[in-house]
Amino acid sequence: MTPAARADAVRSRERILAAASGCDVRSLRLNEVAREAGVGVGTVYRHFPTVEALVGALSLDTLRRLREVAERAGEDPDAASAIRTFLSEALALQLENGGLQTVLTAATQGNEENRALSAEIFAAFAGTLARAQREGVIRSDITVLQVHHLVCGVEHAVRLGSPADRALLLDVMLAGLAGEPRR
Amino acid sequence: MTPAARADAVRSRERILAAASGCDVRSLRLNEVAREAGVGVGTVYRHFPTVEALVGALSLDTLRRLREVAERAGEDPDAASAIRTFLSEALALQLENGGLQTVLTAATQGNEENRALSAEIFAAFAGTLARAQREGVIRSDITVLQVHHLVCGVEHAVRLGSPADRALLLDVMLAGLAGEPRR
Amino acid sequence: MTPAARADAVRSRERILAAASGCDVRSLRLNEVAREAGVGVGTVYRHFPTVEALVGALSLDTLRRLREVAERAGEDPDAASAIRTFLSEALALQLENGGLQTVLTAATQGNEENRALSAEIFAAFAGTLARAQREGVIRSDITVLQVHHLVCGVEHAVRLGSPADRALLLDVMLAGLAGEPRR
Amino acid sequence: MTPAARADAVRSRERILAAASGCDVRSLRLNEVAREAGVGVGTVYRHFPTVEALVGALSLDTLRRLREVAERAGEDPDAASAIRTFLSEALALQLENGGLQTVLTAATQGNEENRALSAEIFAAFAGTLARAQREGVIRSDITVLQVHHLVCGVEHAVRLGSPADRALLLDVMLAGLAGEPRR
DNA sequence: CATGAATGAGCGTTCATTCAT
DNA sequence: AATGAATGAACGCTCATTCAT
Repeated sequence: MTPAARADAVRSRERILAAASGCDVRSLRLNEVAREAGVGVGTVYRHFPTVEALVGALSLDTLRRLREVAERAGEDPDAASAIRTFLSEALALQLENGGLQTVLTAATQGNEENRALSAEIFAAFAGTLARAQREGVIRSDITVLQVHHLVCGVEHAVRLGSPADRALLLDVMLAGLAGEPRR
Repeated sequence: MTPAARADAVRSRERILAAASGCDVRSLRLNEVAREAGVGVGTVYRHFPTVEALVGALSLDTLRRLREVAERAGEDPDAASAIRTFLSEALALQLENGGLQTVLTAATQGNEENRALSAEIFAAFAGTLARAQREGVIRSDITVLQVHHLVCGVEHAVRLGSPADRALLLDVMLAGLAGEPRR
Repeated sequence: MTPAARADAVRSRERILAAASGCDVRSLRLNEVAREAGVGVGTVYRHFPTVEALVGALSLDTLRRLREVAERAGEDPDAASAIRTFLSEALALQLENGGLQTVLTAATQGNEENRALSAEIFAAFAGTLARAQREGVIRSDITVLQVHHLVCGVEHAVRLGSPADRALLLDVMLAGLAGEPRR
Repeated sequence: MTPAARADAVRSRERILAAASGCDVRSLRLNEVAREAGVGVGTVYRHFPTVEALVGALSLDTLRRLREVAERAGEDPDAASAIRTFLSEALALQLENGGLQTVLTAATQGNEENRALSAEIFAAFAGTLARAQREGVIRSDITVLQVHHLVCGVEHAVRLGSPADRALLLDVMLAGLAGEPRR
């Protein structure tokens, strides 16, 4: 109950998160995280009973930022620019945090807070996308989920190449989404 | 070394390949392949010292088909249609054969034949792409490698969703590649 | 060392004992006891350095009751009834308190008080048994320790079946002990 | 398929069984067995996928012998001697093989063969016991299962003391089972 | 060549015990 | 004296790889 006792715990937690964020999120091995963090295995389990809990914690902050972005985009009167801003930021954040893709894609799993955040992000973006589609600046034959998958695809493409490809590949995606499909 | 022994070896090889192609290429367990093939583990290792070798062998046929496609596309006088055909086919083949992405992306590894085929495919497509870019039907600021990565990205996106998304997501990519970048 | 601190310590001790007596004595997990007692693990270790110490403390009360029984049996002029009463009570108490068997059997270990109580119990019962054997109501070829082991055996048998078996199995044992061995 | 290949496997199997029978059957740890047997963990798992499989295998031979005993007892025209022989042998075998108690008691689990053997043993003994009870040489108020539990209890008692106690404690049990209960 | 038994590194997980606060 | 976070040994189990037959 003393804040002093917590100091150590907080430090452990942060070392673990730091170590974990250095690993490939898709193959987190809790023993390895413990080793890297210079911490006992048990400590990792105390803080994060499952891999999902750890991945979730790793993504919490990023999810908050993405929600922020999604909400600000919702307030942008220019629908095209709103879409551009959001997708650009989403891509950047996903590249920064390799676990975000999983967390967003499997949005029904994970802890309460992550699910809530994911839901808010999707909801906000759904609104923006619908608006853009009504205004004809985004092709009307695509769903929110498909756009999300596309962003994940571009993330994948950037990872196959170099970070420097990001702007170009994003631009291709945006151009492909713009306007109506050619018949 | 008798002909009989050889026949046996060939038969083993084929059983292994048949068994492996039934598995998800991205999580090949050699023991399981052996069991499915009705063959000892050692036999699998004799034929394919590494997982990559097996994946490579599994992709040989697909690579040949892709080369065929690339060459035919090279002969299509309509550059736009050539690009469209090739990328569509490449995507379809990659979705069909989950190992193809790796084989093409890590084209400098693998066995002689795979490397040669990959090189031919890339060379043929490079020609077609350059022509399309000269004619202004594909944006000029993108490289062969980046397009390859994009295809892999779309493959990834389709896998996240459903096979039914393929046509749409491909179309987005093609639309995004078309013409010149907006200023 | 203030009286207040002492009061707290006593309270902790009692909460721990209460929690532990609710668990199966043969699979005590100190962490769990601590949790159930609403007390830190460290506190449990302070009061009871080893599991044995805790089991011993848990048995103290039962041991006192068993000593009482042994002494009263010693005063029963009817040797057969004395034996019957004592063994019946001993069995009942052992079934009630799963740790008692260990405490009695390993009577040379444990804390001062437990050892003293065990010694008194064995001494009192030894007197009663000798008397019964002199009077010919209990076979003369069996020792106190063997009888103790038999009681533990019957306890084991009852645990394998149901509590309802207790009377019958006790009766078998008593009948088996009665009189002289058949030649 | 070659007998040669099996030679090693048989040797491993036997080393494992030997090592395991040296351990306390009620706390078999497969890693430890492997260590003791001088064999890789995987080898233990190949031969015995579960602890139960190992315990079962350990008891197979003993079970067969016990069935033999039960059947021969069934053919003994003297019911009292039949009971005496069977229980004496059962006790001896259970002392020899610490896992037998578990295997017999949890007779519905385990592999096919063990269950079949246990069933045969219980069936044969049930016949003998009923006969003895009809003839009035064994008290009529006890069931096969209760007798089995008693044998386990005596096994427990002997283990608490020394092997030398076996004959005496068995005799107490037999005397206790004899005739009719005193009213 | 083929076989599949053997190996052992290594992951996930638990839990008794210690020790900084 | 109390706390509970931290520790790490050890177990269950899997699987890629080797090697005796």
